[in-house]
Amino acid sequence: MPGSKLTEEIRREQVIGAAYALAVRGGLRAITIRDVATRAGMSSGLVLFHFSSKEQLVLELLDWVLATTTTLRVGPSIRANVAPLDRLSALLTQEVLRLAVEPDRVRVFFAFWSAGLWNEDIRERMQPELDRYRAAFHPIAADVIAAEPERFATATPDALAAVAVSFIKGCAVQSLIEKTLNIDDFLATAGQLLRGHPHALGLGGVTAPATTVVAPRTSRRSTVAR
Amino acid sequence: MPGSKLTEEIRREQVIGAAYALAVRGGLRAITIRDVATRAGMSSGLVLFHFSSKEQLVLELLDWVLATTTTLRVGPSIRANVAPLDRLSALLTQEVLRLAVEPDRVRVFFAFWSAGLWNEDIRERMQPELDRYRAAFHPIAADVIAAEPERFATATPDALAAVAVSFIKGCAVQSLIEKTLNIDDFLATAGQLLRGHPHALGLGGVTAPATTVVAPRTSRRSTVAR
DNA sequence: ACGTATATTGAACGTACGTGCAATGGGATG
DNA sequence: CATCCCATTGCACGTACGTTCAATATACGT
Repeated sequence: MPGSKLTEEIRREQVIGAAYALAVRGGLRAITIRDVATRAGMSSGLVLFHFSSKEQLVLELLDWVLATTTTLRVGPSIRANVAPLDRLSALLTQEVLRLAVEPDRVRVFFAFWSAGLWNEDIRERMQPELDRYRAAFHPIAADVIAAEPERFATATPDALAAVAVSFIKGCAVQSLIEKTLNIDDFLATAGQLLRGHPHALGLGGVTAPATTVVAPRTSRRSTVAR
Repeated sequence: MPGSKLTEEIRREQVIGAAYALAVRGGLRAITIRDVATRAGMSSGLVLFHFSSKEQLVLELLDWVLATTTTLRVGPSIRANVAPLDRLSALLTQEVLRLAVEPDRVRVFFAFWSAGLWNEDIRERMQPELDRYRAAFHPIAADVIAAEPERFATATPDALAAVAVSFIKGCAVQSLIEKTLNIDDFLATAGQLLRGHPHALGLGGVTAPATTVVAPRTSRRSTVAR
């Protein structure tokens, strides 16, 4: 007794949504055709009718997760900072806070990342996205290096971007397991590390105080004020 | 037709070694009782005779991996650096290079880390080890903060240690998938970031980098230097 | 109203896995 | 040499999973 027919797009969204919900609750291991079908409110056969195989379903879920996780948005509140260091610091703050707000999505993302260590299909889909994410830091990284040529004598924009991404990923990796991590202190320390010696920046540039670190979207006073 | 008898210790080492080899090749998913038995040169029943269940076997493999991965060793070549920043920089360099030298072990470590996101038993075993690893950075972090009180106005040793660990983990996460990452440039940039001012002494030297890793028992730890 | 295409169902098949267990044989003990 | 302990074997059971497929209901064209 088949149920009512629906468009393919709706069915695919239902399946992806159910698979994501299962992955959030139990990781990629919890994604089974039967459980996906039950949660999506359809039969197991219908799942494989719209997705040719389970592997294909998982890969399309990965595409969906990547599209909403590894895209770096450099908004006007970031560009508003005049000093390059402030822009980079604000960007790091935005990304770290974003990861803290969406722990479920980050967990699933790292589940795919771990699976990609041995699954070539997953790795091939993640690598260009990660490269794009890192490359999005290039402009600001280049500005930071250009602003302090003596300090960053041998640094390249690519290396500085890699360091920035390392901070973000490392913070995510830690915060997902170690609940004791204080993200506010973490960000404050990273910002002081980034700015370097306070007196060394004396020439020319008006180094803005720490309060110019801009948090994304919501009121920045409440998130940074201490 | 049973084979020759061996001591329990030898059997357990054979099983753990086989399980580790399988995990290196195919992740935790590749650890099956049958494959472990085949690779260890024994029957499947014997594996469960020495390890009460597969879960127990995986947990003991985790203990073995943790004992050889998350142990921070602050050797004399690190302490030789007089400036606190040089000590921290040398320590970061040592750890990043160590991860680069042992990609297999790091891969398996992150496979467990990912599994720990949903498996409480794994998480409970990893968390204290990660806390210990981070705490091992405390003394040097405190020295760094004390050396530049103006720069690190609100920073705490715990937060700076967390940033240092983030740096290491983030580098590991990136280098495991993105083969294009240049670790030398990465370390150089991070060192310049860490120092803040352009008083170049070169990179904080590790005269004997990547010291031999000896598996210590978890009961004995000489890493906490004060 | 009829027929065709197709979305949908649920059972069935093969496989892989963890685990239990009776049988077996080697080695220590007397 | 006889006896007992237990390490060791490999088969069998139950389960869970991905996938296939014939049957069936639904939507749409004519």
